[in-house]
Amino acid sequence: MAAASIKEVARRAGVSLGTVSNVLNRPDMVAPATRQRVLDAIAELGYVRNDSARQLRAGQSRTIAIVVLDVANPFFTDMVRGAEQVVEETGAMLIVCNSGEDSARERRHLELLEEQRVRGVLITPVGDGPQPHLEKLIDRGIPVVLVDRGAGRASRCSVAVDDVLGGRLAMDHLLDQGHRRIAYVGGPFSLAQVAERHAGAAAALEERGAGAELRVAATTSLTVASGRRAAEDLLALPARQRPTAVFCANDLIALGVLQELTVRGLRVPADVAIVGYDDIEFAAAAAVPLSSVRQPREQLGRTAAQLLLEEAEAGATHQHRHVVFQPELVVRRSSDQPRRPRR
Amino acid sequence: MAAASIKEVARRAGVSLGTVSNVLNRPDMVAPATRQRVLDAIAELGYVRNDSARQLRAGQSRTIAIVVLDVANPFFTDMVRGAEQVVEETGAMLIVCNSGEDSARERRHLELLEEQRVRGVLITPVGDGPQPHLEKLIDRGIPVVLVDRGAGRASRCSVAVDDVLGGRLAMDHLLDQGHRRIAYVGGPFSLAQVAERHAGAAAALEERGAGAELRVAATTSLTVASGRRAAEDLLALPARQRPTAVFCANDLIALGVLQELTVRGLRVPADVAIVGYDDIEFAAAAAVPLSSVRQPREQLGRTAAQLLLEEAEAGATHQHRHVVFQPELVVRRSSDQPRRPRR
DNA sequence: GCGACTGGATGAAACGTTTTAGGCGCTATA
DNA sequence: TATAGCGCCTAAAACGTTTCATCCAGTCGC
Repeated sequence: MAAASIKEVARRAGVSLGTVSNVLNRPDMVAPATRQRVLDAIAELGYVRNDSARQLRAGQSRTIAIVVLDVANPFFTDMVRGAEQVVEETGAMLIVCNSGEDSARERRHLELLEEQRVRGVLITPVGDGPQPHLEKLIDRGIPVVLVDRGAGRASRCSVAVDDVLGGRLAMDHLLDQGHRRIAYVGGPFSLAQVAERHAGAAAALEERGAGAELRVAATTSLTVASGRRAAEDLLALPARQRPTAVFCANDLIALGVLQELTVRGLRVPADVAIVGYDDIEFAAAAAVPLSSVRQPREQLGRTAAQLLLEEAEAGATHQHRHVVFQPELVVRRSSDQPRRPRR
Repeated sequence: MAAASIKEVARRAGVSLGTVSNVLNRPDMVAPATRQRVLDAIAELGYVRNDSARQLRAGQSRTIAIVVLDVANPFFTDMVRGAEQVVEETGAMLIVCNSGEDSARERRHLELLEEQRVRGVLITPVGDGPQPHLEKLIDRGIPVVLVDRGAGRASRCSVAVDDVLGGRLAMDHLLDQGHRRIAYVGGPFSLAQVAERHAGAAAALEERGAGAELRVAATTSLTVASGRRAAEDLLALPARQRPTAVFCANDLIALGVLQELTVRGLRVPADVAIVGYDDIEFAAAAAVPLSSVRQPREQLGRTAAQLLLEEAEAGATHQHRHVVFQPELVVRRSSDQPRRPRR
């Protein structure tokens, strides 16, 4: 059964093609009797509007895209749900793309989205450098909102959480607990989140961590598996160099570290304290409930979507805005054991 | 900057419009010199193909959709990643829609997807009854593959895991451990997964659980929060009626139950054993590592995508297939403590 | 009874592709 | 020298909408 077009509906209802379109789009411009005849014809034929044709004519689609670093990371899925709420209220559609922290895939997605003439793009970009493909989108007039990333760019809106502050909160807490050998586990550092959380931690240490040291254990991605590998590396250190606390760039890594340490017989927090980042739902349910830096995940998504819709609406008169949320440290058992400094 | 069209590229390169199209789609049909001129023009103008027009002409899009019950559930995101791998190899795009276990949202998504003339739909449907909107898609000639659901329908392919068997595995294990008062926590029962896992458990009990009873604690959704609420209810029972083991319809619920029990001072597995379902990554990292019925999550997605592509390719000659995977019980600490029956 | 409106419908143009039938200038064949 | 064949290109049609200018038949005010 080939899809019926507006033309056949028109023929069946005995009206012109334009009238059918009016029934669809401005129903009160057409006389009730006629309208009913058209609606009947639509029902009988099982007519479904062809969105490609509509878009072609309109020059724009009604979909908005969100490109995330990792669909399997609960932080992003919560963000997606926030964005979804807002987007769907407007009758538009949100399509979710996964870059998997891979720059080539990100580019490929953006190309496809551009071909689709999406109405706007929410994105947590992979790299932190210049972003030629994003610029291209913007040049084309497609609004882009940076999520969880890059406040301060003039050419686009952004929504972010103060990751430097988050890093500070975590580090201050660990220093308060008496830790002096601390590791930061995370990567790649090309992700600004990773770099800034580290920067915050380093700054806190610099300011008040007399005699404390921060070792970096870089990972290739922000996953549980990466966390486990990093923990292995830490365990390979001689015991007296081994950190007594670990601050992880996100909760997945923290969970990985926790798993590996536990399997290898170390106790958390007695032997090693752990602080994660994001406060995903699973952090509280972990083997040892995980301390974490909480971000307003859904709100991040909601706000981003609102900014985007606003920009798409306003067009040229739009003023780019940068919303920054404050993170908040949630202390749980994984770091809740003061340590008497003994060095 | 309005988007440049093929026409302007043609003018700039001094060729006809059809030639530009040929450069794009069958590059070797056009003389190298001309081709280069066209490519230059494309680069200079920053031309990007308009997918709506292309689709309109082709009558079909190059996107495939996957509609899941809950994007925030790691089970589904893993499935999505599997499907993604396969779909992207073909140069198509996978768009992810979230029904949130809400039938109205599911319907709305399917309508939009139909308007978009997607090439096919992978779906884990919300309800288990007749599915008029799915039928409508199929009538229209849009291939639909049921995922994690409904083997045996004649009009579509399906990929699933034997949930009845999964329920049996869990229940047999709990009976082996000596449990006699067992609860099944999950819902809504309109989800076939929920109903079948229960059916499997009930059947196992029927066959060999002399004197054992299975109490059902129904939830409204498959989330951590639902699990916590269900656990509260169980805790409200008089101690001697309280189950000594809980089989949960999925891991999120199991994690919720685990959390609530722990907070209320019960020990797992000593006081209550727990078995979950799905074996998501976080199950192993839980406060008490969670026993769970493992499903091949990514493979489910991959296989579904392959079936869909195959069907889209084959057209009318296609034979619907039903692939069923076997689940596997993974025993971890949450249920690993035999109990001497004392009733 | 006449012009000016008005509500309701029509017809055609336009959006940007892809595709198909054909045209043009060559070279190879007879 | 005519003819067929070939390589490369062009022109035009078609896909299904939406919109805009127009038209028609009543109705109202005078």
